[in-house]
Amino acid sequence: MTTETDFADRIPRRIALQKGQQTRAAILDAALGLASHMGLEGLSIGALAEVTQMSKSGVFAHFGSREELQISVIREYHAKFEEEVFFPAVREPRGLPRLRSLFERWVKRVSVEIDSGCIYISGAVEFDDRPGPVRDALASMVVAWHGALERAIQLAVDEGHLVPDTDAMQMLFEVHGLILALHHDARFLRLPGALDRARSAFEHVLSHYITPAGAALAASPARVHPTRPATARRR
Amino acid sequence: MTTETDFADRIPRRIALQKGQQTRAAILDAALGLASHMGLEGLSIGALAEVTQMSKSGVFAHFGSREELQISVIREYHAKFEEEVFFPAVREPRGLPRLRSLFERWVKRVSVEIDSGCIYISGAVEFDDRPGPVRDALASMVVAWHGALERAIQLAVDEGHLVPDTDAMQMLFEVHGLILALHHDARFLRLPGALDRARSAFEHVLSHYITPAGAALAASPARVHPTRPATARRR
DNA sequence: TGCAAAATAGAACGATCGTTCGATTCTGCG
DNA sequence: CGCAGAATCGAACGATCGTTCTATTTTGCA
Repeated sequence: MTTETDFADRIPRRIALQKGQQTRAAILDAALGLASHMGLEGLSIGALAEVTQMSKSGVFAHFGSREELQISVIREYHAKFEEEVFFPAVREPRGLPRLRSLFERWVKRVSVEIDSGCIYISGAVEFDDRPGPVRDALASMVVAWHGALERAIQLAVDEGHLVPDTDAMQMLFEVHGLILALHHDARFLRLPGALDRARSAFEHVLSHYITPAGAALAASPARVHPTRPATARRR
Repeated sequence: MTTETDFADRIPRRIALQKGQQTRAAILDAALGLASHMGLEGLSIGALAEVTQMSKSGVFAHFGSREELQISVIREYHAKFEEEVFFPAVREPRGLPRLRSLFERWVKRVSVEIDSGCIYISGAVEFDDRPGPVRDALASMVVAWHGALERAIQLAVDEGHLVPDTDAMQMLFEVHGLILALHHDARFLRLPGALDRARSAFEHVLSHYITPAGAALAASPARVHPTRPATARRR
């Protein structure tokens, strides 16, 4: 997970943020909210100027082009996603607890938060037939996130919580589907029970891959360092 | 499944199609192709006029508004979807064979066909935060399709192919997720193995709900009228 | 064949889009 | 404080959008 480039421009260069970076951050924040509702393609500089109470050219000057704005929004979303989903989850002990935490935070991020439209999901649909730098930026972020999940799954295998012949990409496919279905049912159809459906569906998927050791772990999720059975070694 | 309204305007009124209906159909066909690539929001009357070699106003006159055009496209997609996915599948014997056929045709429709962008999926993302008649039309079609699937699942329960306490909506949620994941991986990420992943994921989901009778059925899918065990009765 | 009606074209509209440019205001350092 | 440079504004551009209106062409029936 390459966090250096993503965070570089968000950290004070020397002492404090110059005025420019400051308003740039404010614009990006507003843009993120707008893009969550209207999609990356629906994000217009005019609307953004209205929200931030600036002139169109004032907003424009910070990015140089609409494409660059969209890419910046994607990067901003990626950073927020890392902060709220990935980083807290990796503090959990590796294996099932971490995997569960990743899913649970992912679920919350997609369904219940304010401005919860997931740019990864809406962007994937908007740009699946539109090659270019925006698509590439979006795809690289999604691939990075999927890679992190795949690694978490593999770790759960190594920990003996999942069966040794677990196909991590296959399991990722199935779990990812649950998130997409949740996004669909909760945001588009506004079905009330979608969140619970996603959670129990996750348990269903898990039951395909879980070991007795992993299942025993679920009963006492508070254990910090679970006994590590010598079932599997790193592939 | 209300097919009457959808097909009414596609069937010759008296003897043959008037010129107007004919070009309207041609426009709709082109619009469907355009919307599959650019999305319903990306569908513009100007581009549509260029593709069909007509004037903007000539195209416009057939629908009266862009919204009405979008809704017509949705209805057209719905009709095509019924023709290619639903109707052939309901000819299969009820229960697992029909369910399998529904999924397999759905999968093909979403991933491998030309102009295969699924308007149900892209539209759901585009209009999840945009209330109005277009969203309503889209949602009603999706709900109708989900209802048909749910009924097919329930029939499989009644046939004894799935366990009696199967939660049809829950299973639908999980299967729907697979389609969405397939759409994502195949169209956005362009992953080559997505189709097989979806198929084996379907078997995984199935294994949660299937009965021995249903499993025995899978070995000989050619059987037209499987033995019907008296396990479950319509709820 | 002729004629009313349907179908299509063409031009123009106001609005909004992303973008450019020159002028103006503001900021932060010496 | 003063001044260079950054930041922001305001106006304008060409393009495209959906839509309206009025001609013109085409169609289908008596």
